[in-house]
Amino acid sequence: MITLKNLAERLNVSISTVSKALSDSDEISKETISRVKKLAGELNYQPNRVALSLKQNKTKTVGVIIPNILNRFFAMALYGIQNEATKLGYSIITCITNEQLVKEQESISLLSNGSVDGFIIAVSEETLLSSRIQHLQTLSEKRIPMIMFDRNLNDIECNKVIINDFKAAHEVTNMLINRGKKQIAFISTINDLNVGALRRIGYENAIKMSVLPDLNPMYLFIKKEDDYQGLIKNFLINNPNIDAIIAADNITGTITVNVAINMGYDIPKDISLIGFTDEVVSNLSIPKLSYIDQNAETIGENALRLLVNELNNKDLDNAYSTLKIPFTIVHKETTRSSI
Amino acid sequence: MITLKNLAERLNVSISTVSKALSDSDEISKETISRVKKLAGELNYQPNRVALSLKQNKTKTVGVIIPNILNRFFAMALYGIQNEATKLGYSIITCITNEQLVKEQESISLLSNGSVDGFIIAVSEETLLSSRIQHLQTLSEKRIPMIMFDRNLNDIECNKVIINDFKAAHEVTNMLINRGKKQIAFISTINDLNVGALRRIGYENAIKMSVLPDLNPMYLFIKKEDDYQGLIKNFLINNPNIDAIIAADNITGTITVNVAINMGYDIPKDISLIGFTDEVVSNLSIPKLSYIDQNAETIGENALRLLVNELNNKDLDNAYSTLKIPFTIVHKETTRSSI
DNA sequence: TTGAAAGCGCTAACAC
DNA sequence: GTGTTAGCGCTTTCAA
Repeated sequence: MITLKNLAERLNVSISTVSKALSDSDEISKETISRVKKLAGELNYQPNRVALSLKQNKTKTVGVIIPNILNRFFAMALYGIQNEATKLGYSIITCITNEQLVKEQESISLLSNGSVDGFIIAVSEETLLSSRIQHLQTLSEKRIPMIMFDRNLNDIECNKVIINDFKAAHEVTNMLINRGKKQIAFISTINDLNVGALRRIGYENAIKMSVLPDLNPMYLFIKKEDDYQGLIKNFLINNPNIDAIIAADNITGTITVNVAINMGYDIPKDISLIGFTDEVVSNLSIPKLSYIDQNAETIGENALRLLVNELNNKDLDNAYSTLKIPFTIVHKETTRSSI
Repeated sequence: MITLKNLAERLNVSISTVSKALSDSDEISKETISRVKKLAGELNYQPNRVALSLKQNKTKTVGVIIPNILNRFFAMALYGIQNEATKLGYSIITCITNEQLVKEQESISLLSNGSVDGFIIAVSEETLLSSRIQHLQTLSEKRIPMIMFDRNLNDIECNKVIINDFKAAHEVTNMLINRGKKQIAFISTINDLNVGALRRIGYENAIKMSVLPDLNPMYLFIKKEDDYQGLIKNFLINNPNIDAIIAADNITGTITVNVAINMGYDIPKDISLIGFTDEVVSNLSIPKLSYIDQNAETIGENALRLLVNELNNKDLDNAYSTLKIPFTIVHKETTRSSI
């Protein structure tokens, strides 16, 4: 790598002159500035990032901690974070915790050695379940800028970016009720997560608040290691009166369409379906699954933007807030409105 | 952050004494060592990463450039890279190029300012198609350690990690031939990529080398923006004699199962299917899709390991090599062997 | 208009 | 056994 020192030697000027010239200081003569810039351009000089970080005591790097990169929601959020970071001149160091508390603790500890200026975190499932949040509380106490997204811990004070999961589930449930559905079931593999619980409660709440007297909630909770197809099939067999299903996670909606079709159901005539997923997954079933788009990319962008904002105003003692990103209900083929 | 200077002041010793004590130098007395370590432990001292990087002229950070994080192959490879990096004490900075040449160039340029010690790259589709590889050649010429994986550029000299795509396609095609399939079709959305082409050629080659006289290749090439379901449906209608299909990419296998089922085919009795994908996607169709597992995580791990190896032996002038990671054929329900 | 010097946090050669 | 010093690449204050 070419350094200021190299340039200074070649030009027979001092290092500080070169430094000032490159930043268009008016202490330096026009002529020197152009000489310096010319050579810097020719040699493709780039200021050493590490030296700058040390000098300015900020790395312009953000630590991003996510539970699972195979989950499309987090993958898209990461993409949003990354894009926005590039725009604002930041780099990101990503750590994937694989839903494990230990890895989350290690990642944060690892990056707390001056590697990053702040964190964007979606906590792991194990963290949520165990409520062992000392590592996050420490960050908060040290006033290290941090944004939590999607999975929210009420006990941690920091800025947050989420979607209104309660409202989303509530809204689609109401929509199904308004379309005359009598037995709306709720399938979830993420009931342990707070987002999963919020979706369930939104669903429950809409059912209970309905003016129709005979509506009752009906659930199928699936564990990660279970046989999804088998459980869903049994569920449908045991509950032949189901006429609508809300899938709380990324993939059970698709699997449910496949299972129902395989069992001979006419979708959406017999059963309407909607999931929390995205366009690509929607195309993986026939008929195509309707879905609630969580706008993951937007969530990521906003998380990064909020963090950078916090970094730039570290001295100001602003109150923390929670940003709710709007969701979008996308009607494909499993909730045709004519039915 | 707590620094050596802080510790030194509190202990009334010099900075270098603290530094040496923390690294168990035998220049320092046992007693001093334990005093220093005690305080360092209490205050949770962590050596400043940035200062270390500057001093040692290496960042222990790797730049990872991948085309698309929503592609499960790259997501899993990234996970493998990340895991192995953590084990070896490295961090990774990830850049997602979204298959765009410009973003790839920018990412590399951005990280070439001393941010990383080396690169792991899967080049973008646009780079492959345009053959504009100056940015990679520059890295190579500057002797910046770099590993290419999955998508291979023959013109770039560096260490590479790939799977034997030719052999994988060749092998499954032969398997289908041996099972008596007469009309094996090949569906691909990635014919533009070299991995896609290798899979196609492996398929072609197996067909042509077959001792059976009446075998002929048959293709459906789909573009990203096309209507997958519609094209596949037409393809099946127009070619009613197809009795086996190889899908070259991640998702068309699943879509093909769904389309065929929807058209009334009995799978795998009427048509055997196999794709290049993974366990989770396999579960998204009924019957479950058989697949060629590319062992993406292993690819990632090996890429990282090779890179670190190269970094540690930068002085030695080793020849470049290409590591081929074994693939695994996983028989699920769409290639039942009894048929 | 230019240069010298200090300092960010750390290591290591050298001095005491 | 401990301390002083230089230097990694850079910015910035102060001196010339």
